[in-house]
Amino acid sequence: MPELPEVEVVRRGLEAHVVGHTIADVEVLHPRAVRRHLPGSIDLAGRLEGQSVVSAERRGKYLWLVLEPSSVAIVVHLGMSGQMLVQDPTVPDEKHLRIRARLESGIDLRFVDQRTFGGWALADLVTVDGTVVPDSVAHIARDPLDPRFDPDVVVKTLRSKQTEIKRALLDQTVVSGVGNIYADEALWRAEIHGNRPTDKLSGPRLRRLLDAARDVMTEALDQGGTSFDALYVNVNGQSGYFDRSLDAYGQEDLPCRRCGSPIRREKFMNRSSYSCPRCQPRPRLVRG
DNA sequence: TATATCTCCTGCGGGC
DNA sequence: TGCCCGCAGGAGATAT
Repeated sequence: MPELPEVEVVRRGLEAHVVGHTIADVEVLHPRAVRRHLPGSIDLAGRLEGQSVVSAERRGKYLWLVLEPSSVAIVVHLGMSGQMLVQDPTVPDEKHLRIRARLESGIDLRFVDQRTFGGWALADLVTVDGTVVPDSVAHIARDPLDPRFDPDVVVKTLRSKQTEIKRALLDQTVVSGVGNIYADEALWRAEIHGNRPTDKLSGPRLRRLLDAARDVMTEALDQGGTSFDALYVNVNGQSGYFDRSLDAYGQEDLPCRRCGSPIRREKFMNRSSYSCPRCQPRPRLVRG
């Protein structure tokens, strides 16, 4: 499940293998993969052909390729199961191949996506808060690995909200790049239960939580990301190793590495949350 | 306006 | 063996 570290691994791969190349031909094999490109697949393919990729950028879980001479970007979201693969054209099509971009150098850039939650769309570039981003990404907050990420601003935003901390962590307009896995890991490190109201947490505790999110994602990036199955791979089809370092997510009934209590699993926002019952006690009163 | 819930999608595993 | 159902979850749409 691609979150920030996994998307950054893919971005680096695209920077190494795709930047500097020109797109010769584009084939959209599943319309849902371009549903966010409202003019449709024919428009997208036509506007990509002949364009050169000049950079690969990322904010949170969104990544984009900047194109010249049109000065637009292909915005890519991997969703739950999206993969950007650099392949030799002789490699047989993947079962869930959704988009193929053939480069003039003779290699394929393939978008493979089993669950079709991800997709490609073209977007104009705009300047927001001193940074150039696609207009479709303008509402996304800076992520903890962004050099211009300001934790004090995020703490202030969190303390002004009337919601639970895990819900706020997953809100990409507050802080981006955090998904279910790294939210649970950051909350475990900061010893905070995900149901705690954001406005009842002190500034230093929230700061500690953001530091934990940054640290866990940095460590995951160093190990090539987290993989539970073949759904997340880098551009060469290889998996990461951080799943072996997870302290909370997916660790149900295993002893907490800090206190030994069995990690519990709870339903939250229609998904699973993992936490230590002793290190991360539930709040006495939960809204709702 | 802010927050909460629903929906999309596919493959796997468990239960019957 | 085969069918059915629940689960996984990011983010936009819809509801409250």
